[in-house]
Amino acid sequence: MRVSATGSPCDAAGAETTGRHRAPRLPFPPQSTGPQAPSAVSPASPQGPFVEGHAMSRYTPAEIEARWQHAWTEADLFRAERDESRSKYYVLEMFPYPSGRIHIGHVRNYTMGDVVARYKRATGFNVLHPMGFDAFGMPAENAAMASGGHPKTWTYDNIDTMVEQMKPLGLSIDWSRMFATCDPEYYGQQQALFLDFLEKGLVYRKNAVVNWDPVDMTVLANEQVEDGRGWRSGALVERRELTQWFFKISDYSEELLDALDGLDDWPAKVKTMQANWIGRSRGLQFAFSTVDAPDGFDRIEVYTTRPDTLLGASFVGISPDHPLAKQLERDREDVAAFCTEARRGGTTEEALEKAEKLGFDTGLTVRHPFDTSWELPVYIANFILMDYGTGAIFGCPGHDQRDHDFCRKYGLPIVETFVPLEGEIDIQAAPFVPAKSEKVRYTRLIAGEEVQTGDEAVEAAVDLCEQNGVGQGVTKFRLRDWGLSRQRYWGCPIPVVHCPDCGVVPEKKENLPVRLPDDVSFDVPGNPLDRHPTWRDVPCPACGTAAKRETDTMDTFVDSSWYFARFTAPRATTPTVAEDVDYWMNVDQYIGGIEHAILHLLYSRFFARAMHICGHLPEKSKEPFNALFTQGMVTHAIYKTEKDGRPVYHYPEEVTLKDGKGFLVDGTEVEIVPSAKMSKSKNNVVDPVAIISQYGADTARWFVLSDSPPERDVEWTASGAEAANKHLGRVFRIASEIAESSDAPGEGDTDLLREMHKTIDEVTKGVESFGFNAAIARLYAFTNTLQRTKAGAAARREAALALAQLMSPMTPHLSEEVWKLLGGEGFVTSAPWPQADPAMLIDDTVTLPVQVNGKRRAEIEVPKDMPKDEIEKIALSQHTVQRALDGATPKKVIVVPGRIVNVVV
RNA sequence: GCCCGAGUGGCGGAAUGGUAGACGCAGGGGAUUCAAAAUCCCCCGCAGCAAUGCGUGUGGGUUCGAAUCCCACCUCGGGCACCA
Repeated sequence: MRVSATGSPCDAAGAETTGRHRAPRLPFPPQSTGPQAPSAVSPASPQGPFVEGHAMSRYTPAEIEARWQHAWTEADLFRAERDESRSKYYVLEMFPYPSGRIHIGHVRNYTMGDVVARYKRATGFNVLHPMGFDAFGMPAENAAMASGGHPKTWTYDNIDTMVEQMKPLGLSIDWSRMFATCDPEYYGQQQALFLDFLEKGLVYRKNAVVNWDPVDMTVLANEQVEDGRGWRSGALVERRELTQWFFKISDYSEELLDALDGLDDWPAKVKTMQANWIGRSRGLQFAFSTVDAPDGFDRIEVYTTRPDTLLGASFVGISPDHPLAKQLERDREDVAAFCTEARRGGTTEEALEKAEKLGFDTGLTVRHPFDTSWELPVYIANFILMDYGTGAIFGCPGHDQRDHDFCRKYGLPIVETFVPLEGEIDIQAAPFVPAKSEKVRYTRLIAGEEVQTGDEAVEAAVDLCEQNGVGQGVTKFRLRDWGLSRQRYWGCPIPVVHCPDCGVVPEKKENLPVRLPDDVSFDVPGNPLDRHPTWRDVPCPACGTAAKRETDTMDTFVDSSWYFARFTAPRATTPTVAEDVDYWMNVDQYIGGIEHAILHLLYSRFFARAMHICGHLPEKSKEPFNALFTQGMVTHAIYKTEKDGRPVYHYPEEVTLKDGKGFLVDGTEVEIVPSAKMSKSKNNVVDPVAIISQYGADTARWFVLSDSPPERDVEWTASGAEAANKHLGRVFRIASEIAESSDAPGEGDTDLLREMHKTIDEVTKGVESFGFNAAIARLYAFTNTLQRTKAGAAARREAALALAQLMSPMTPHLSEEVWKLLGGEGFVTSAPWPQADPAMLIDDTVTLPVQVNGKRRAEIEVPKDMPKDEIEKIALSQHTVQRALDGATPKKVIVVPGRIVNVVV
């Protein structure tokens, strides 16, 4: 039994330890009737008259859904227990941030995961499908600042609300495993991991730049910097250095890059993005010797990926944070003024790239390594980051846009070192920047052939430089170490103490968790932990001297980098338990937004390796996610009018649509902006709770899966939801009719069953490949067939049972109801997935289109194994083909068996 | 600015080298009904009476054949290391 002093979300989520779940709270009154109890809505009621029977068998999702959810909970169907005798399947959706209300995007994300979970359960796997909350982070502090509450109260209240909103969806989640990352039981284990990493040398401290608001005297997140100014104070933001904690992810650059090749079930685009992010480059590191520079600066180390363009160098640039710049800054006011100016603005790469490129001529020069009489000026430039390479570059304006702009601006010479094999270029007008794999002609050649590719020339230049002692070929990575320090309250405290005698001392593991203090206030900007004496001032764990706790907390990416492992043993008193991670890991299917393609997934891959080194994960879990699926967003039109030149946004329910135009109640026409990202400020957020109470969870689930391919954004439309609801009603009606019909024989039983097997085949393939929209289209078509068929009752019943099963991952409540109506055994949720009979999938004849020069002119139906020459004869004999030929003799006839015939003239 | 995607009827989309528009929405017509709701049936890319022609963001290319592959461009979306 967990003891929580904080009102853990798990208590609110019905995670009782007795094995019984509380009945879910629903927007409609739950029924106490179990599935076995006679239902009040049974169409097979003895009264029997058709009219009354139909009236009573109307599709009533509110009643059906509450009843089945209750039944599943009673039967405890979704609890995951380790069972070595069965194959496991771990499906996980990226856990939500507790923003306050669930979003239709969440519904889509969790429904997809639920389809996979329910399908895998039906195919015999022991499924783990958990849910939790990514609960630390800035919004809770912002809310506290805005309305005076406490981040903890705000967060746990939100979690309660969201769980209450999620439960009516009927997700097959093991709620007993739920946790929030702000539970001390969770973050305490995270602190244990931190200490283990520290011991293994995976954590260290160094200086790094942050966004500093000089008015509020506080560190700002990137999103709190708008156009280079602090969001609250409006002050110009500065880049300031602080000592911060880092994870040594860069030690794993090469491994994280190379291991991408093994991730066969990850989207190629995600792997490409990660590969580019890690950014392996081959280049030359060398030094320019300086002329008349201050003492100790007789060399400037430079790294370049284009040593082949060394003879096109025009200047040397150094970062404003380069030691030489800092040295010059001390003595020279003009340098200090420039550096201060250059440190203005945010820290993002985007801000740096978009900012005006500024340089300052230091007056110093360096000698060119290949011609010591050639001197290059040294500039301090605002676009050079100390974190990259050596913090110094040489500029080659002939083959780099940024350097070209810079040289034009400061009147520096521009020369080319290579030219295209064909055609003219004007190097003064624009730089020549071909792909490195392209062959070019070198005019100022360092090494290699006159005509060679950039890649070849780089290698040749590196070799030559190495031979002449000019520098060394090095492989570098773009990936920087992961800075995890945050100067904020609502995060996991970093469990170390700063002692005046011992330095940095790790907290003892038996003292974990280092809990966040509750008595804090947010009326002053900055980190309340910094000004909390009783929490901050502690004796050193090593020597007992008066010392201070680290007041930085951890980046929330740390929280989300191992939660998937914690779900395998969520209440353990160690971060993980060997038997549980051995059995449940890896995540077989991970599902989430493409916006997490790089950071979250890369950090998790690093964390898995680090946890493995510390013995918390097995070798096989170094890559923790076997398969990844990235789903699109749910969008909705924005309805906009203008008042006094300002946009006014209207809620969808205020707008009446007519002929593609929207109108307010008073008749004003509104502007419709289609497919916009849902955003509270634009009033276009669709509330799933309203949809569920209007149409039921199955309708919401069916709709978010239909129409759009899951990886693409989907537009929420009210008519779409209505259509989904109508369809489910139709399925229910058809099933009711079949349940009532007498056992009379009919016609076309085989045709119906053939269709059934094809549907089983296609829906199964669709579900397995995330082709949910295509699977649903097939189910629509099969429903049409079932409605129109004249087949006998037994065949129709068999087909309807299959339909219920095939729909059950998407619409589990309706499927249970139909299953029971037709006399299916037990829960459809627990029934084994239907198998398609291969013999029923093959047709005897095929329809072939006949083209003449690629244009379709006829269609022929032939036996499926007819020889090519016979097909050719039939095709040519078609009168439309003859007419298209117009007397010409075919040059060639292409017959692709089972596909097409193309006559070429 | 850099990296990664996506663009197909009025709308969401299907087809990943082989009949473009499956399935659904909206729209039109009809049946049922005293009437309506609900339900059922039919039509539905554009132009044309038709034959036929045109048509998958734009412009080129490869191929017997391209929405699909290649090149260039345009537009929209995601990420850019302190939003999660």
